[in-house]
Amino acid sequence: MGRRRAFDEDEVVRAAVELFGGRAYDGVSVDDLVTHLGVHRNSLYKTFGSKRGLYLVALRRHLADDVRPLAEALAAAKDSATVLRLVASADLGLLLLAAVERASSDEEVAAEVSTAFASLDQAISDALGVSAALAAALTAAALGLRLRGNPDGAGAALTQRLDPLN
Amino acid sequence: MGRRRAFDEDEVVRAAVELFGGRAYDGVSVDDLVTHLGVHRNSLYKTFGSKRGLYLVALRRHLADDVRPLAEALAAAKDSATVLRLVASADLGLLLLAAVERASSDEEVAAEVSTAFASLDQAISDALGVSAALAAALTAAALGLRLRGNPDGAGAALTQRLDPLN
DNA sequence: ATTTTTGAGGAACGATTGTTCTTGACTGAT
DNA sequence: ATCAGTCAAGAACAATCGTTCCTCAAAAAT
Repeated sequence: MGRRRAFDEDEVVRAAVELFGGRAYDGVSVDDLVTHLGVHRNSLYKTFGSKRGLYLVALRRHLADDVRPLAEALAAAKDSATVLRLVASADLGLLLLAAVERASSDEEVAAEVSTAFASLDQAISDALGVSAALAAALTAAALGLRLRGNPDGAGAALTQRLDPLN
Repeated sequence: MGRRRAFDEDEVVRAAVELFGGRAYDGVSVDDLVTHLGVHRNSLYKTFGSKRGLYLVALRRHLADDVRPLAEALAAAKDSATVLRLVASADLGLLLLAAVERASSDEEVAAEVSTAFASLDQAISDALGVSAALAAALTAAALGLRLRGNPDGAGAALTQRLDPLN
């Protein structure tokens, strides 16, 4: 009943993840989304309700597609070097941006970000057998390194002091 | 020659640091600035040229007022615990936000952020006598902790593994 | 006292923001 | 073949964006 969609919703959401992961929420206009996602304004609003609605869907997809696999990979980590390497090589642009610039003014975003961090902490804590506090510190350190663009040798210098952890 | 200003430029810039340090650049409108800074639009543009001009002045003031004192305090640090405590207690909202959401699209901002990080690295490296790489890692870790809102015990858990550094 | 310079005040600019409306084409069901 | 429901296309919405203009008051310089 009715006409079929001419766009792939999954592709659209993935493209939105890329856009929102590259610049601030207010820096991405609906025009940008329409242009880069290849979806008409009307369809966008029909499907996602609003710009914020699309953002939330994109954020959740980012967590499902990028953060959860990272957590699963972390579960097999044996040392902090592996942890930092895995986090550093993961695509976490949207999560980082959401944490810094959206969480403070959108509590739904804040909740998603918080549980995402918690899942990373848990994975690290389980994998390395360390306290929750140290796991949170490792997540924080890895995010900080990512934020700074992974300066040469910084990760190695840190893990050299940290391993072995037991 | 001419009428005197009715506003204190320093106060205005400090207030701008607070505003820009609290939410994203595009989230702060000129109307917001006019309202919270107590300066008329006209004077704002006469004095700073543009919104971006005011932002750059605010960023540089933030670096001079908040980041440089932090670097000086770090110079007296004897262990990584002190480093993390100092960085965690410093007001670095604007620097963090600038690094995450402005540096990628404004190379002048990127340059300021880069030298600011470098000065912190240098201070830590000098104070603790560690390599530049490890100093960068410590700065990154401290920023990551700040980003996560300093989870209970995370800083302590990290420094417990790091100190002594020599 | 007059001139000249500058800031304050506020309206207004065009452009862009997020969102909605109208129209028509397409397609599955009757 | 007709109907009903969904989508695409694009114009258009009010609101807000950053910015500028015009006018007048204030104060330093002549």
